Amino acid sequence: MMFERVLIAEDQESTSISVRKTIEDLKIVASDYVFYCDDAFARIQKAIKTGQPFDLLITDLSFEEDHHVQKIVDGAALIKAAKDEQPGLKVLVFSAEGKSAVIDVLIKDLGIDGYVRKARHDAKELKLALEAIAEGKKYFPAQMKVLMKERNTYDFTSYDTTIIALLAGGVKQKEIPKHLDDQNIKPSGLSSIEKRLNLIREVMSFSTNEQLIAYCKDFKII
Amino acid sequence: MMFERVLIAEDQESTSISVRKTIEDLKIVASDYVFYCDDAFARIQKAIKTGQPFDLLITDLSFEEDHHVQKIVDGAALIKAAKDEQPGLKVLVFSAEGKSAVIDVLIKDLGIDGYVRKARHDAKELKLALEAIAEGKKYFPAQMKVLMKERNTYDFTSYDTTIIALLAGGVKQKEIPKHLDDQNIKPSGLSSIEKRLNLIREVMSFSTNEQLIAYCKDFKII
DNA sequence: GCTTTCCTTACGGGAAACCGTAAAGCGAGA
DNA sequence: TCTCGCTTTACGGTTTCCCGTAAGGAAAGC
Repeated sequence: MMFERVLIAEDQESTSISVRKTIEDLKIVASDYVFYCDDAFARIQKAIKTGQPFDLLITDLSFEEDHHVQKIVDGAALIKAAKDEQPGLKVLVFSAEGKSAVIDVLIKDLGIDGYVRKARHDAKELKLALEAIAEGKKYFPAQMKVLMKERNTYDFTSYDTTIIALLAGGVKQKEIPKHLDDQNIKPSGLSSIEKRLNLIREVMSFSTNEQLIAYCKDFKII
Repeated sequence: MMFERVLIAEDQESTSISVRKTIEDLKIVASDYVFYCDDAFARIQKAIKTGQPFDLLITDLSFEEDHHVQKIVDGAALIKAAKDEQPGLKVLVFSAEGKSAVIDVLIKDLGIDGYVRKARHDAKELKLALEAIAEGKKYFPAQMKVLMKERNTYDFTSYDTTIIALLAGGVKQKEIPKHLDDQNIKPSGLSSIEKRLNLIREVMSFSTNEQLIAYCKDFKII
Protein backbone atom coordinates (compact mmCIF):
# COMPACT_ATOMS: atom_id res chain seq x y z
CA MET A 1 0.00 0.00 0.00
CA MET A 2 1.71 3.08 -1.25
CA PHE A 3 1.75 6.38 0.58
CA GLU A 4 -1.02 8.84 0.06
CA ARG A 5 0.33 12.04 1.51
CA VAL A 6 3.98 12.90 1.18
CA LEU A 7 5.85 16.04 2.20
CA ILE A 8 9.14 16.96 0.56
CA ALA A 9 11.57 19.25 2.35
CA GLU A 10 14.43 20.08 0.05
CA ASP A 11 16.01 23.43 -0.60
CA GLN A 12 17.61 22.70 -3.96
CA GLU A 13 14.91 23.40 -6.45
CA SER A 14 16.37 21.12 -9.07
CA THR A 15 16.48 18.20 -6.68
CA SER A 16 13.02 18.99 -5.40
CA ILE A 17 11.65 18.81 -8.92
CA SER A 18 13.12 15.37 -9.44
CA VAL A 19 11.79 14.05 -6.18
CA ARG A 20 8.34 15.30 -7.07
CA LYS A 21 8.62 13.60 -10.42
CA THR A 22 9.53 10.32 -8.78
CA ILE A 23 6.58 10.70 -6.43
CA GLU A 24 4.25 11.32 -9.33
CA ASP A 25 5.53 8.25 -11.12
CA LEU A 26 4.35 6.25 -8.13
CA LYS A 27 0.83 7.64 -8.54
CA ILE A 28 0.97 9.66 -5.37
CA VAL A 29 -1.14 12.72 -5.98
CA ALA A 30 -1.28 14.39 -2.58
CA SER A 31 2.31 15.43 -2.23
CA ASP A 32 3.47 18.79 -1.03
CA TYR A 33 6.87 20.41 -1.14
CA VAL A 34 8.70 23.17 0.71
CA PHE A 35 12.11 24.81 0.58
CA TYR A 36 12.47 25.61 4.26
CA CYS A 37 12.35 23.47 7.37
CA ASP A 38 10.03 25.82 9.20
CA ASP A 39 7.55 25.59 6.38
CA ALA A 40 7.78 21.83 6.50
CA PHE A 41 7.01 21.80 10.19
CA ALA A 42 4.09 24.16 9.74
CA ARG A 43 2.64 21.94 7.02
CA ILE A 44 2.94 18.91 9.23
CA GLN A 45 1.14 20.63 12.09
CA LYS A 46 -1.57 21.94 9.83
CA ALA A 47 -2.08 18.55 8.21
CA ILE A 48 -2.61 16.98 11.61
CA LYS A 49 -5.17 19.62 12.55
CA THR A 50 -7.15 19.15 9.39
CA GLY A 51 -7.24 15.42 10.00
CA GLN A 52 -5.13 14.60 6.96
CA PRO A 53 -1.64 14.02 8.31
CA PHE A 54 1.24 13.12 6.05
CA ASP A 55 2.32 9.49 5.75
CA LEU A 56 5.88 10.28 4.84
CA LEU A 57 8.44 13.04 5.09
CA ILE A 58 11.25 13.12 2.57
CA THR A 59 13.90 15.54 3.70
CA ASP A 60 17.39 16.75 2.98
CA LEU A 61 19.82 17.21 5.86
CA SER A 62 21.55 20.47 5.11
CA PHE A 63 19.57 23.56 4.25
CA GLU A 64 21.35 26.62 3.10
CA GLU A 65 20.87 29.78 5.12
CA ASP A 66 19.59 32.87 3.44
CA HIS A 67 17.88 36.12 4.35
CA HIS A 68 14.94 34.08 5.56
CA VAL A 69 15.79 33.35 9.21
CA GLN A 70 14.63 29.93 10.35
CA LYS A 71 13.99 28.33 13.71
CA ILE A 72 14.70 24.88 12.38
CA VAL A 73 17.91 25.02 10.43
CA ASP A 74 18.62 21.46 9.34
CA GLY A 75 17.04 18.16 8.51
CA ALA A 76 17.92 16.46 11.77
CA ALA A 77 16.14 19.13 13.80
CA LEU A 78 13.18 18.97 11.46
CA ILE A 79 12.90 15.23 11.89
CA LYS A 80 13.05 15.57 15.64
CA ALA A 81 10.36 18.24 15.69
CA ALA A 82 8.19 16.31 13.28
CA LYS A 83 8.43 13.09 15.27
CA ASP A 84 7.51 14.94 18.44
CA GLU A 85 4.40 16.18 16.74
CA GLN A 86 3.57 12.99 14.89
CA PRO A 87 5.47 9.96 16.22
CA GLY A 88 4.16 7.59 13.58
CA LEU A 89 5.42 9.67 10.69
CA LYS A 90 7.75 7.78 8.37
CA VAL A 91 10.91 9.59 7.42
CA LEU A 92 13.16 9.15 4.41
CA VAL A 93 16.37 11.13 4.34
CA PHE A 94 17.69 12.16 0.95
CA SER A 95 21.07 13.79 1.28
CA ALA A 96 24.50 14.13 -0.19
CA GLU A 97 25.97 13.63 3.26
CA GLY A 98 28.15 10.54 3.48
CA LYS A 99 29.52 10.64 7.00
CA SER A 100 28.64 7.41 8.70
CA ALA A 101 28.56 8.99 12.14
CA VAL A 102 25.83 11.40 11.14
CA ILE A 103 23.70 8.72 9.56
CA ASP A 104 24.22 6.48 12.55
CA VAL A 105 22.70 9.09 14.82
CA LEU A 106 19.74 9.49 12.50
CA ILE A 107 19.01 5.80 12.61
CA LYS A 108 19.55 5.25 16.31
CA ASP A 109 18.26 8.47 17.83
CA LEU A 110 15.73 9.72 15.36
CA GLY A 111 14.55 6.40 14.03
CA ILE A 112 14.48 7.26 10.38
CA ASP A 113 13.05 4.66 8.03
CA GLY A 114 15.30 5.11 5.06
CA TYR A 115 18.29 6.85 3.66
CA VAL A 116 19.17 7.59 0.07
CA ARG A 117 22.40 9.23 -0.83
CA LYS A 118 22.43 11.79 -3.61
CA ALA A 119 24.59 10.07 -6.20
CA ARG A 120 24.43 8.15 -9.42
CA HIS A 121 21.11 6.32 -9.74
CA ASP A 122 19.68 8.19 -6.79
CA ALA A 123 16.33 8.60 -8.52
CA LYS A 124 16.05 4.86 -8.97
CA GLU A 125 17.10 4.33 -5.39
CA LEU A 126 14.54 6.80 -4.23
CA LYS A 127 11.86 4.75 -5.88
CA LEU A 128 13.14 1.54 -4.30
CA ALA A 129 13.30 3.20 -0.91
CA LEU A 130 9.73 4.47 -1.20
CA GLU A 131 8.48 1.03 -2.10
CA ALA A 132 10.39 -0.58 0.74
CA ILE A 133 9.20 1.88 3.35
CA ALA A 134 5.63 1.65 2.11
CA GLU A 135 5.84 -2.05 2.89
CA GLY A 136 6.95 -1.27 6.40
CA LYS A 137 10.59 -2.10 5.72
CA LYS A 138 13.63 0.04 6.29
CA TYR A 139 15.84 1.12 3.45
CA PHE A 140 19.57 1.58 3.94
CA PRO A 141 21.60 0.86 0.82
CA ALA A 142 24.51 -1.53 0.78
CA GLN A 143 27.01 1.12 -0.20
CA MET A 144 26.44 2.78 3.14
CA LYS A 145 27.52 -0.26 5.07
CA VAL A 146 30.65 -0.34 2.95
CA LEU A 147 31.38 3.23 3.83
CA MET A 148 30.92 2.51 7.50
CA LYS A 149 33.40 -0.32 7.30
CA GLU A 150 35.94 1.61 5.32
CA ARG A 151 36.00 4.42 7.79
CA ASN A 152 36.52 2.10 10.71
CA THR A 153 40.27 2.26 10.81
CA TYR A 154 39.80 4.20 14.00
CA ASP A 155 36.68 5.16 15.88
CA PHE A 156 36.83 8.86 16.47
CA THR A 157 34.94 9.60 19.63
CA SER A 158 33.22 12.92 20.07
CA TYR A 159 36.03 13.72 22.47
CA ASP A 160 38.55 13.18 19.70
CA THR A 161 36.68 15.25 17.18
CA THR A 162 36.23 18.05 19.70
CA ILE A 163 39.98 18.25 20.21
CA ILE A 164 40.73 17.97 16.53
CA ALA A 165 38.18 20.61 15.67
CA LEU A 166 39.80 22.97 18.16
CA LEU A 167 43.19 22.36 16.60
CA ALA A 168 41.77 22.94 13.16
CA GLY A 169 40.29 26.16 14.46
CA GLY A 170 43.69 27.47 15.38
CA VAL A 171 43.59 26.78 19.10
CA LYS A 172 46.99 25.92 20.51
CA GLN A 173 47.38 22.63 22.27
CA LYS A 174 48.19 24.12 25.60
CA GLU A 175 45.06 26.23 25.48
CA ILE A 176 42.74 23.34 24.79
CA PRO A 177 42.31 22.48 28.50
CA LYS A 178 40.58 25.83 29.06
CA HIS A 179 38.19 25.24 26.19
CA LEU A 180 37.32 21.77 27.43
CA ASP A 181 36.73 23.08 30.92
CA ASP A 182 34.36 25.68 29.54
CA GLN A 183 32.36 22.93 27.92
CA ASN A 184 32.63 20.69 30.99
CA ILE A 185 34.38 18.02 29.02
CA LYS A 186 36.64 15.64 30.86
CA PRO A 187 39.46 14.81 30.85
CA SER A 188 40.70 18.30 30.27
CA GLY A 189 44.33 17.95 31.37
CA LEU A 190 46.96 18.88 28.85
CA SER A 191 48.62 15.53 29.34
CA SER A 192 45.44 13.69 28.54
CA ILE A 193 45.04 15.67 25.36
CA GLU A 194 48.64 15.01 24.40
CA LYS A 195 48.20 11.32 25.09
CA ARG A 196 45.01 11.15 23.12
CA LEU A 197 46.55 12.83 20.10
CA ASN A 198 49.59 10.65 20.42
CA LEU A 199 47.44 7.54 20.44
CA ILE A 200 45.49 8.62 17.40
CA ARG A 201 48.63 9.43 15.47
CA GLU A 202 50.17 6.10 16.40
CA VAL A 203 47.12 4.05 15.44
CA MET A 204 46.75 5.87 12.15
CA SER A 205 50.49 5.97 11.45
CA PHE A 206 50.54 9.73 11.29
CA SER A 207 53.66 11.65 12.13
CA THR A 208 52.24 15.12 12.62
CA ASN A 209 49.08 16.91 13.64
CA GLU A 210 48.99 18.52 10.25
CA GLN A 211 48.62 15.11 8.67
CA LEU A 212 45.84 14.24 11.08
CA ILE A 213 43.92 17.41 10.26
CA ALA A 214 44.31 16.73 6.55
CA TYR A 215 42.95 13.22 7.01
CA CYS A 216 39.98 14.36 9.07
CA LYS A 217 39.08 16.96 6.49
CA ASP A 218 39.35 14.48 3.66
CA PHE A 219 37.08 12.01 5.38
CA LYS A 220 34.74 14.64 6.71
CA ILE A 221 35.33 13.65 10.30
CA ILE A 222 35.40 17.33 11.12
CA MET B 1 19.23 31.98 -30.75
CA MET B 2 18.98 29.11 -28.35
CA PHE B 3 21.34 26.15 -28.30
CA GLU B 4 20.67 23.16 -30.44
CA ARG B 5 22.96 20.52 -29.02
CA VAL B 6 23.60 20.33 -25.32
CA LEU B 7 25.56 17.79 -23.29
CA ILE B 8 24.88 17.30 -19.61
CA ALA B 9 27.57 15.79 -17.38
CA GLU B 10 26.13 15.20 -13.95
CA ASP B 11 26.49 12.16 -11.74
CA GLN B 12 23.50 12.70 -9.50
CA GLU B 13 20.64 11.13 -11.36
CA SER B 14 18.03 13.26 -9.65
CA THR B 15 19.81 16.45 -10.59
CA SER B 16 20.42 15.21 -14.10
CA ILE B 17 16.72 14.62 -14.53
CA SER B 18 15.90 18.17 -13.53
CA VAL B 19 18.48 19.67 -15.81
CA ARG B 20 17.09 17.67 -18.69
CA LYS B 21 13.63 18.90 -17.83
CA THR B 22 14.81 22.50 -17.89
CA ILE B 23 16.48 21.91 -21.23
CA GLU B 24 13.31 20.44 -22.66
CA ASP B 25 11.30 23.41 -21.45
CA LEU B 26 13.53 25.55 -23.63
CA LYS B 27 12.63 23.47 -26.69
CA ILE B 28 16.06 21.99 -27.06
CA VAL B 29 15.59 18.52 -28.46
CA ALA B 30 19.12 17.35 -29.19
CA SER B 31 20.42 17.06 -25.67
CA ASP B 32 22.46 14.21 -24.36
CA TYR B 33 23.39 13.27 -20.84
CA VAL B 34 26.07 11.19 -19.14
CA PHE B 35 27.01 10.25 -15.57
CA TYR B 36 30.77 10.05 -16.03
CA CYS B 37 33.33 12.56 -17.24
CA ASP B 38 35.01 10.10 -19.55
CA ASP B 39 31.71 9.42 -21.26
CA ALA B 40 31.18 13.15 -21.64
CA PHE B 41 34.55 13.57 -23.30
CA ALA B 42 33.91 10.64 -25.62
CA ARG B 43 30.57 12.12 -26.67
CA ILE B 44 32.19 15.44 -27.39
CA GLN B 45 34.85 13.83 -29.58
CA LYS B 46 32.32 11.74 -31.40
CA ALA B 47 30.04 14.69 -32.00
CA ILE B 48 32.90 16.59 -33.60
CA LYS B 49 33.73 13.68 -35.89
CA THR B 50 30.18 13.28 -37.06
CA GLY B 51 30.04 16.98 -37.86
CA GLN B 52 27.44 17.74 -35.20
CA PRO B 53 29.42 19.17 -32.30
CA PHE B 54 27.71 20.28 -29.12
CA ASP B 55 26.99 23.96 -28.56
CA LEU B 56 27.03 23.76 -24.80
CA LEU B 57 28.35 21.61 -22.01
CA ILE B 58 26.56 21.72 -18.68
CA THR B 59 28.68 20.03 -16.05
CA ASP B 60 28.97 19.43 -12.36
CA LEU B 61 32.35 19.86 -10.67
CA SER B 62 32.65 16.91 -8.34
CA PHE B 63 31.95 13.42 -9.54
CA GLU B 64 31.81 10.62 -7.08
CA GLU B 65 34.22 7.77 -7.55
CA ASP B 66 32.92 4.26 -7.89
CA HIS B 67 34.02 0.91 -9.26
CA HIS B 68 34.15 2.49 -12.70
CA VAL B 69 37.69 3.88 -12.89
CA GLN B 70 37.89 7.14 -14.81
CA LYS B 71 40.67 9.05 -16.50
CA ILE B 72 38.90 12.35 -16.00
CA VAL B 73 37.76 12.56 -12.43
CA ASP B 74 36.22 15.98 -12.04
CA GLY B 75 34.47 18.75 -13.85
CA ALA B 76 37.48 21.04 -14.09
CA ALA B 77 39.53 18.40 -15.88
CA LEU B 78 36.60 17.65 -18.14
CA ILE B 79 36.25 21.30 -19.10
CA LYS B 80 39.95 21.52 -19.85
CA ALA B 81 39.90 18.42 -22.01
CA ALA B 82 36.74 19.54 -23.77
CA LYS B 83 38.11 22.99 -24.53
CA ASP B 84 41.30 21.48 -25.93
CA GLU B 85 39.21 19.43 -28.28
CA GLN B 86 36.65 22.12 -29.11
CA PRO B 87 37.79 25.60 -28.07
CA GLY B 88 34.53 27.28 -29.03
CA LEU B 89 32.41 25.10 -26.79
CA LYS B 90 30.36 27.04 -24.30
CA VAL B 91 30.48 25.76 -20.75
CA LEU B 92 28.03 26.19 -17.92
CA VAL B 93 29.03 24.87 -14.52
CA PHE B 94 26.25 23.63 -12.25
CA SER B 95 27.60 22.74 -8.88
CA ALA B 96 26.93 22.83 -5.16
CA GLU B 97 30.42 24.16 -4.58
CA GLY B 98 30.06 27.63 -3.21
CA LYS B 99 33.19 29.01 -1.71
CA SER B 100 36.14 27.56 -3.49
CA ALA B 101 38.93 29.47 -5.10
CA VAL B 102 38.44 26.76 -7.70
CA ILE B 103 35.63 28.76 -9.22
CA ASP B 104 38.00 31.62 -9.75
CA VAL B 105 40.31 29.33 -11.65
CA LEU B 106 37.40 28.13 -13.75
CA ILE B 107 36.65 31.65 -14.86
CA LYS B 108 40.19 32.83 -15.38
CA ASP B 109 41.96 29.74 -16.67
CA LEU B 110 39.21 27.66 -18.21
CA GLY B 111 37.03 30.49 -19.43
CA ILE B 112 33.68 29.11 -18.45
CA ASP B 113 30.65 31.03 -19.60
CA GLY B 114 28.40 30.62 -16.64
CA TYR B 115 28.02 29.29 -13.17
CA VAL B 116 24.90 28.23 -11.33
CA ARG B 117 25.00 27.14 -7.77
CA LYS B 118 22.82 24.25 -6.65
CA ALA B 119 20.53 25.95 -4.18
CA ARG B 120 17.04 27.34 -3.81
CA HIS B 121 15.66 28.42 -7.19
CA ASP B 122 18.54 26.77 -9.01
CA ALA B 123 16.23 25.48 -11.71
CA LYS B 124 15.05 29.02 -12.43
CA GLU B 125 18.61 30.24 -12.41
CA LEU B 126 19.62 27.51 -14.77
CA LYS B 127 17.07 28.75 -17.24
CA LEU B 128 18.28 32.34 -16.90
CA ALA B 129 21.86 31.24 -17.34
CA LEU B 130 21.04 29.29 -20.47
CA GLU B 131 19.27 32.26 -21.99
CA ALA B 132 22.11 34.59 -21.12
CA ILE B 133 24.81 32.34 -22.52
CA ALA B 134 22.78 31.70 -25.65
CA GLU B 135 22.90 35.44 -26.22
CA GLY B 136 26.65 35.40 -25.94
CA LYS B 137 26.64 36.81 -22.41
CA LYS B 138 28.27 35.40 -19.34
CA TYR B 139 26.23 34.34 -16.33
CA PHE B 140 27.62 34.68 -12.84
CA PRO B 141 25.01 35.35 -10.19
CA ALA B 142 25.29 38.24 -7.78
CA GLN B 143 25.80 36.04 -4.76
CA MET B 144 29.01 34.75 -6.24
CA LYS B 145 30.50 38.17 -6.72
CA VAL B 146 29.94 38.75 -3.04
CA LEU B 147 31.75 35.56 -2.31
CA MET B 148 34.60 36.56 -4.55
CA LYS B 149 34.97 39.81 -2.70
CA GLU B 150 34.86 38.09 0.65
CA ARG B 151 37.42 35.66 -0.56
CA ASN B 152 40.79 36.07 0.97
CA THR B 153 43.18 38.07 -1.08
CA TYR B 154 46.09 35.76 -0.64
CA ASP B 155 47.17 33.91 -3.78
CA PHE B 156 48.58 30.53 -3.02
CA THR B 157 51.51 29.90 -5.31
CA SER B 158 52.46 26.42 -6.39
CA TYR B 159 55.39 26.79 -4.03
CA ASP B 160 52.99 27.37 -1.17
CA THR B 161 50.79 24.46 -2.03
CA THR B 162 53.81 22.19 -2.39
CA ILE B 163 54.91 23.00 1.13
CA ILE B 164 51.43 22.73 2.54
CA ALA B 165 50.85 19.44 0.80
CA LEU B 166 54.05 18.08 2.33
CA LEU B 167 52.91 19.16 5.77
CA ALA B 168 49.52 17.60 5.21
CA GLY B 169 51.33 14.43 4.16
CA GLY B 170 53.04 14.19 7.51
CA VAL B 171 56.44 15.56 6.55
CA LYS B 172 58.09 17.45 9.36
CA GLN B 173 59.06 21.01 8.73
CA LYS B 174 62.76 20.44 9.13
CA GLU B 175 62.66 17.66 6.56
CA ILE B 176 60.95 19.72 3.92
CA PRO B 177 64.26 21.16 2.57
CA LYS B 178 65.32 17.66 1.49
CA HIS B 179 62.06 17.08 -0.33
CA LEU B 180 62.28 20.40 -2.12
CA ASP B 181 65.86 19.69 -3.13
CA ASP B 182 64.80 16.37 -4.58
CA GLN B 183 62.29 18.19 -6.74
CA ASN B 184 64.74 20.98 -7.56
CA ILE B 185 62.46 23.56 -6.02
CA LYS B 186 64.04 26.72 -4.76
CA PRO B 187 64.22 28.22 -2.23
CA SER B 188 64.72 25.10 -0.20
CA GLY B 189 66.25 26.55 2.96
CA LEU B 190 64.45 25.82 6.18
CA SER B 191 64.35 29.51 6.97
CA SER B 192 62.65 30.31 3.69
CA ILE B 193 60.03 27.70 4.39
CA GLU B 194 59.48 29.02 7.87
CA LYS B 195 59.20 32.54 6.57
CA ARG B 196 56.76 31.53 3.91
CA LEU B 197 54.50 29.73 6.34
CA ASN B 198 54.78 32.61 8.73
CA LEU B 199 53.72 35.02 6.02
CA ILE B 200 50.75 32.93 5.02
CA ARG B 201 49.58 32.54 8.59
CA GLU B 202 49.92 36.25 9.18
CA VAL B 203 48.04 37.27 6.06
CA MET B 204 45.26 34.81 6.75
CA SER B 205 45.17 35.49 10.48
CA PHE B 206 45.91 31.89 11.34
CA SER B 207 47.62 30.97 14.56
CA THR B 208 48.70 27.43 13.80
CA ASN B 209 49.66 25.17 10.92
CA GLU B 210 46.76 22.94 11.82
CA GLN B 211 44.38 25.76 11.10
CA LEU B 212 46.07 26.41 7.79
CA ILE B 213 45.75 22.78 6.75
CA ALA B 214 42.09 22.78 7.72
CA TYR B 215 41.51 25.88 5.64
CA CYS B 216 43.30 24.50 2.60
CA LYS B 217 41.30 21.32 2.77
CA ASP B 218 38.03 23.19 3.08
CA PHE B 219 38.78 25.35 0.10
CA LYS B 220 40.30 22.54 -1.90
CA ILE B 221 43.61 24.31 -2.23
CA ILE B 222 45.30 20.99 -1.61
C1' DG C 1 83.67 47.91 -11.46
C1' DC C 2 80.92 48.93 -7.73
C1' DT C 3 76.86 49.74 -5.20
C1' DT C 4 72.08 48.83 -4.31
C1' DT C 5 68.48 45.88 -3.65
C1' DC C 6 66.25 41.82 -3.11
C1' DC C 7 66.21 37.12 -2.04
C1' DT C 8 68.08 33.20 0.32
C1' DT C 9 70.37 31.01 4.00
C1' DA C 10 72.47 30.48 8.64
C1' DC C 11 72.18 30.93 13.48
C1' DG C 12 70.36 31.39 18.19
C1' DG C 13 67.16 32.28 21.84
C1' DG C 14 62.65 31.25 23.35
C1' DA C 15 58.08 28.98 22.94
C1' DA C 16 55.43 25.06 22.04
C1' DA C 17 54.90 20.37 21.38
C1' DC C 18 56.33 15.65 22.33
C1' DC C 19 56.98 11.74 25.42
C1' DG C 20 58.21 9.05 29.32
C1' DT C 21 57.53 8.53 34.22
C1' DA C 22 55.65 9.28 38.53
C1' DA C 23 52.13 10.98 41.52
C1' DA C 24 47.27 11.87 42.48
C1' DG C 25 42.38 11.00 41.97
C1' DC C 26 38.52 7.93 41.93
C1' DG C 27 35.30 4.27 41.56
C1' DA C 28 34.29 -0.86 42.52
C1' DG C 29 34.36 -4.45 45.40
C1' DA C 30 35.75 -7.08 49.61
C1' DT D 1 37.25 1.66 55.34
C1' DC D 2 40.84 -0.12 52.83
C1' DT D 3 42.85 -1.95 48.78
C1' DC D 4 43.20 -2.74 43.94
C1' DG D 5 43.04 -1.18 39.37
C1' DC D 6 42.35 2.25 36.20
C1' DT D 7 42.22 6.93 34.62
C1' DT D 8 43.72 11.48 34.90
C1' DT D 9 47.11 14.93 36.00
C1' DA D 10 51.67 16.87 37.03
C1' DC D 11 56.33 17.34 35.93
C1' DG D 12 60.83 16.91 33.81
C1' DG D 13 63.86 16.41 29.54
C1' DT D 14 64.15 16.40 24.70
C1' DT D 15 62.78 17.63 20.16
C1' DT D 16 60.61 20.52 17.04
C1' DC D 17 58.87 24.74 15.73
C1' DC D 18 58.75 29.81 15.79
C1' DC D 19 60.80 34.21 14.77
C1' DG D 20 64.07 37.87 14.83
C1' DT D 21 68.59 39.16 13.21
C1' DA D 22 72.47 38.94 10.50
C1' DA D 23 75.44 37.08 6.93
C1' DG D 24 75.91 35.37 2.12
C1' DG D 25 74.79 35.75 -3.04
C1' DA D 26 72.83 36.89 -7.30
C1' DA D 27 70.68 40.12 -10.47
C1' DA D 28 69.83 45.08 -11.89
C1' DG D 29 71.25 49.75 -12.31
C1' DC D 30 74.60 53.56 -12.22
